[in-house]
Amino acid sequence: MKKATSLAEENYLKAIYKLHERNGAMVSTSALAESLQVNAASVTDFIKKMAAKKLISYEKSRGVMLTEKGRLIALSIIRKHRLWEVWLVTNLGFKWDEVHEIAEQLEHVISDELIEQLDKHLGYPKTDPHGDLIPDAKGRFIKNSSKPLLDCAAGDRVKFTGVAEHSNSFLQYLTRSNIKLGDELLVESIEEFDKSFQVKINNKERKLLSKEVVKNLLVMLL
Amino acid sequence: MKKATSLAEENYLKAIYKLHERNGAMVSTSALAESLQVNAASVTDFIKKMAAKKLISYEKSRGVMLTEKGRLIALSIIRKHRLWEVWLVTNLGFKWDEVHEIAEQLEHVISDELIEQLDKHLGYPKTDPHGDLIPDAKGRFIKNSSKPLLDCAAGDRVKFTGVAEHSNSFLQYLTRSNIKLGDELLVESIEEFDKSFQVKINNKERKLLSKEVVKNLLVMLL
DNA sequence: AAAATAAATTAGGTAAGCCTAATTATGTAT
DNA sequence: ATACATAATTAGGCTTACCTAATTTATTTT
Ligand SMILES: [Mn+2]
Ligand SMILES: [Mn+2]
Ligand SMILES: [Mn+2]
Ligand SMILES: [Mn+2]
Repeated sequence: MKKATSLAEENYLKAIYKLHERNGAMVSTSALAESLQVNAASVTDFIKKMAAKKLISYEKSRGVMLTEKGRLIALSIIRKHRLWEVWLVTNLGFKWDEVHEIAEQLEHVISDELIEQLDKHLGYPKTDPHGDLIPDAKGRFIKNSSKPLLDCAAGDRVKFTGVAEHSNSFLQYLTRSNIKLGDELLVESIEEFDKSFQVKINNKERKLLSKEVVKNLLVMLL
Repeated sequence: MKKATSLAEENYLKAIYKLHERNGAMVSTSALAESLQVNAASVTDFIKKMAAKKLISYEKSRGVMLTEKGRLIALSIIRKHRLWEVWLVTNLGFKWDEVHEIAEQLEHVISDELIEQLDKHLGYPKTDPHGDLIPDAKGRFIKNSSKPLLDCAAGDRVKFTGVAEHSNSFLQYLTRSNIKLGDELLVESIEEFDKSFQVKINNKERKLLSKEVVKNLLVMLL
């Protein structure tokens, strides 16, 4: 069982997948360089080699896209990352803002049996601790209908299902504000001037959330 | 938090530790080359760099020894390896002959909090699935008094506590023979000619074990 | 002790994955 | 259409961790 994909390749594939997911279309050299914290010249070099391996398609000076082969590898890394995050939170007692760095390492461990057993051990979770969907072993996941709370109207009753921003400072802000995944939010009013939202959480506490916050809270209508 | 020790350095340190443990004294270039499956010339190169970093002491043409610094790193890798093996067997349902390769990867994941939480989660195990001792966070472990079954005499009643040989074929032989860690073995007789042992397992089954087998079964007198 | 053998080192290279500096291509403003 | 700014690529290097072939050192055998 030899290693077909290097650590660097796995990280490039994952970065390309995520940049494509957020911005659509082709991924630019500079976006990749920024995301991977690597010099743009190094990226140009590397993507040429990846294109030769048919992991991505590359149009000179225009950017890259994942091939089906590359997309499946990216999804398997993302699957591993998210399953490990679930394990770290539910079995080892880590907080949702403490697991990403560790999962960044664990996601590269190679063993199909391991990841299958882990999935089973966790009870086949559909989402990770941040509400992100976990693809199945074949790279498929059920897209859900969550959207930013910002897009909701006064009077909407929704469930908090995920975050659009994964920074520790945002996750910690939510923890301090006692807003947890699965909470029910009622939009009581929206301030026209600054788009801040007055919400009621789980029919109990009232909270004022800034536009910056509601933009990054993903919710589903109840 | 930067990475002080590379993957290759970790593997060299672990190999040196294990070779020293088995053979005592200094570890030769060729022994390391064989153990790590790399060319001897590469080893010579690498150990010079490790010596410059004070991870080992190196006497040209005579061999290497771990410094205290290197020993502690080696022990921390071994600790991680064995804790992960315990987890794979007790939580994920792997067999004792299926965990080593996966643990070889997991042992390099860097996070003190992770390994302490894992240790806690597992209930602070003292031994791994092969009976090997798990060092504590400071690199200490309680040496036990196990010895090869070969060194026992007829009439001895012992407990099977570990294996001196970790190959999958030996582990699988024991599984097929229904001999498990913790089993009680009674030495009924020893054949003078070939040193084969007639043993009674858990006061039930009788088995004939070859010298090659009893040499590699570690036991404690009851 | 000399010769033969085995082990270790040195010398010179390679591939992966990065870098900086220089050059070229692309997109925007005038 | 030209000039300017930004993005991308090319050229030339570096480090890590390997390699093979040649040489030197250590250990055995005769
Ligand atoms: Mn994450
Ligand atoms: Mn996540
Ligand atoms: Mn092992
Ligand atoms: Mn073990």
